[in-house]
Amino acid sequence: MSPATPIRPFAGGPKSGMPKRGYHHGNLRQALIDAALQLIEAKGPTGFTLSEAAKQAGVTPAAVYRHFEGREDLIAEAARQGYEIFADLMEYAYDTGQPSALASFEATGRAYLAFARRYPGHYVAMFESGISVNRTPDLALAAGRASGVLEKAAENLSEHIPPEKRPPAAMFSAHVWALSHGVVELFTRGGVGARAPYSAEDLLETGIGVYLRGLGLVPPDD
Amino acid sequence: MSPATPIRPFAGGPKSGMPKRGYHHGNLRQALIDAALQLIEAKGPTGFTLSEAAKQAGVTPAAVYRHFEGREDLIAEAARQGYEIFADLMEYAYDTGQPSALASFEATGRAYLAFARRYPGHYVAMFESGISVNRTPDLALAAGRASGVLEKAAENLSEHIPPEKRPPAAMFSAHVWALSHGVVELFTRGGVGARAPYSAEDLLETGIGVYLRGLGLVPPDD
DNA sequence: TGTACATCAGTGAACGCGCGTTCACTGATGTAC
DNA sequence: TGTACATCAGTGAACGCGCGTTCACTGATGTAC
Repeated sequence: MSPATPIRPFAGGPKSGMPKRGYHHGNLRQALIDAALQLIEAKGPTGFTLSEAAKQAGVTPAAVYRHFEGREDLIAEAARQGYEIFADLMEYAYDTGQPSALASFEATGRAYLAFARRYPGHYVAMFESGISVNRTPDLALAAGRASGVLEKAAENLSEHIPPEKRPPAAMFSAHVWALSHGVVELFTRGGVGARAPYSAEDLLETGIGVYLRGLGLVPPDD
Repeated sequence: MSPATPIRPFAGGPKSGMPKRGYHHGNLRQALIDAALQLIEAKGPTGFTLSEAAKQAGVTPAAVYRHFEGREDLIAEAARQGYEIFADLMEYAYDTGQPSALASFEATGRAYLAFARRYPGHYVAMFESGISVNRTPDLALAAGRASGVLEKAAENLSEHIPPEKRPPAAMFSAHVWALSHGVVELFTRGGVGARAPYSAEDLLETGIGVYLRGLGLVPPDD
């Protein structure tokens, strides 16, 4: 390769069967999303700017408009990808726990926190950016799939409670979702309660444990 | 009063014994805080701008610097006032429930949600603005007083659990705090879960109910 | 294989905007005598 | 009571900044013949 050869990924252009790459940059679209996620993680949804994301991807701000309608659209796509990963992770955790409804439920809860830890940029884009889940059908679909897993796990488990004292599964999963979200917001990422002597993982584990005992789903004397 | 008389609040100037008012505006400091709270509530901590708060208070942006070091300082003071109100409300609720530890605890939880509902601007400034609680001693003190009430209620209640199966009060209150915060974030203010068929109040009430049953603090068959 | 043309991803300059902050000032209010 | 002075809350103009967005363009890549 002579020194004058321009640097291009996959010289020769994209071949069918390979993921489609941009003509010039080589998949700028995803590079922009990745940059956005990194910036959102570092500076919050506030601090994120389209211009900086473009710069980080090695491109002029105007180039962004070849792939997104604007700043909001870029954040929304980052959130959508987050929901997809989120749903995948929880689905996998659910399957891991099967056929035990209890094991599936607990694994799903742990997956929630694990996702928030491992994909903080996605988490913030999803839950703290102010993007409405109903912004696009795509986004609503992905979000629906994610919450569907949690609801399935709850429904599944609630069948083990005698019908006359069984709370609705939707309430059930709302409780666990709220607890998980609260733990993430307050006890991870240097939040308000981060000085507490317990890890977020411990708090979620014990919190759900007490809750399930309250439902009569685990023995009272553990 | 002739038509030419300039409009001044409390014509004649402040008298001793009355709250000190600004010379020109009449308590601009608090007017700016109030404007900030209203803007934060309406547009989020992102959308809030110092210039707009000044405008809403009927004053030039530069005037803000007579009372605050800058934008962040203004938000921090709004948050501080929030923590004071928050602590007051929870303290009052706690006292209302006394001498029953259980009643005090439940009232405190309800007060948490009531505060978030009634003072959304303060709540956002406190928990979603990214302001560190350790920014100033004043702020840290106010925040400490608020969380102290919750911890006191938890400690109080935990004495009714047999020592060998009693969870640490700090863990206890962290669980309830996380659940409350999660319910506020997800199920009020048109959040992600706002389409759920339950009100935030119902969710918190039932969630804490199940949790307390899990601790053996309320009878299993209610 | 080679040539002419079409496509379109990314450029670079420009825009209008509102932001936070600074500064010398002004003029109403408070105070000393 | 009146006058001279001190204080200091708020003004208004100006600043540099980075933002999101637009536009005509360029030039690398892909395609038809």
